[in-house]
Amino acid sequence: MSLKHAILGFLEFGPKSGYDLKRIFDRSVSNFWPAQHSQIYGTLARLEAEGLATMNIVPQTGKPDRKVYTITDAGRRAVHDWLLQEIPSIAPRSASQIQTFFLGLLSEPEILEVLRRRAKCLEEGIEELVERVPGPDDEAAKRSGRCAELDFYTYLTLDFGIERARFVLRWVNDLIEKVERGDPKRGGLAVFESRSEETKKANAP
Amino acid sequence: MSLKHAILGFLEFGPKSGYDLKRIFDRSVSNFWPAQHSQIYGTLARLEAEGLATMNIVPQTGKPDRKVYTITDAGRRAVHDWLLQEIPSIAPRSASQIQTFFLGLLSEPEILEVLRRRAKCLEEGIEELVERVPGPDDEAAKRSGRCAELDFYTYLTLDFGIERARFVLRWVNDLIEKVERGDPKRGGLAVFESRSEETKKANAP
DNA sequence: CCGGCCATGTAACAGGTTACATGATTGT
DNA sequence: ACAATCATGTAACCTGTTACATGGCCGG
Repeated sequence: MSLKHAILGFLEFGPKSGYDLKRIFDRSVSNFWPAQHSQIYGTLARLEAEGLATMNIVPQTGKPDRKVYTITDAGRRAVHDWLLQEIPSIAPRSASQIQTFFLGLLSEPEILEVLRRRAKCLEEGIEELVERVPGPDDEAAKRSGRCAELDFYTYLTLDFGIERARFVLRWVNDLIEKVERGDPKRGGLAVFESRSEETKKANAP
Repeated sequence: MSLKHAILGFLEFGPKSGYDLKRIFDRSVSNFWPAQHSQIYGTLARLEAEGLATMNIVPQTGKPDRKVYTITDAGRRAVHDWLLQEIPSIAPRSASQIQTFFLGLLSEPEILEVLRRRAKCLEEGIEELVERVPGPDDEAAKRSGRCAELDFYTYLTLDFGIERARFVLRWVNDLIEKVERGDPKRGGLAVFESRSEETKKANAP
């Protein structure tokens, strides 16, 4: 239920419309919590129904009306409770890990191809992330509508993303070296034991 | 679509039933790709419908019949294609990161409470993971139905899980120190600019 | 004239979680 | 007597993705 709480988190800084929120998500947390506008609008309606936010329509001339949402006390309590919640720091699902697990089914050149591509993607990703961190006196960032002085926790999450990507890149490069040295001795996966005889026979030869 | 391919990956090592697969998932990849039996059975039916596996019923005495699935050539091709696919190495969503982003809404003691709890969870998680890695001559593991000689890529994913958790733990501990030193200067999130006047006013004071 | 910004939504679909449901056998 | 193992499924639900839909205004 993180989208709900992230929206409430942003509403703590002032009333916003769905459109506002979409832009804010894209400019701040889209890195580790992307959100489509379709989802935002739906969630906002639910927040209002649950009494965590109130809505009022702001008519505009020449532009469509805005529906501006304001957080309520109940909403503030909900954010607070969520922030104190224990959330696992490691995601339970990793598509690249499950791919890695089965890499042994490929030939060595194919494995190296996959891993080198991975490394390249990571390098590019890191570059992109680094570009988003404005220096202490970043005029370009100021002009482009971004901001030179980042909030401590905003900077933190950006930094974490970069350092984590670097960590993964190091690991992938180590793995490439291992594969190049011929470390992976091919052998069946060892997860298949203590099964009925028919299946054992089917797995063995 | 990773569950589908993970199942096919396991089927490459021999025909298996849904029940078999559930146990295999729990003992091997549940760490980074958990699967419920409800999902496995459904997916198996779909694999058959798509011609990626064939099913035959194995009657048993005293036990329910087994539906044993065998991978087809089309299935093998599907796994192969999937393994060559480019999969992002960093998950796009991280619940703990989005929580971190809003930590500034809490008081300092609360922030430290959250972070220290996180560190504790990570330490416990690391211990659990380490216990699962059998040493080179691990009799206990052999007796308990696990296996002492791990396949290269099986070991790899386990190792990655541990190293990544250690990396995150180090990062959390660094953050705790920063917070204790009083580094986080409180200031509004800086993501709210270039907005219509009404909203600006609402955010500013 | 066309594309982009403003601003809102709906609907279909895919993937995963939780709970409900059945029923025989085996071990404590 | 009770719980666990074996073995299969269904159904409701939640979250997120993708595509479809509308419509005025402004700049190149």
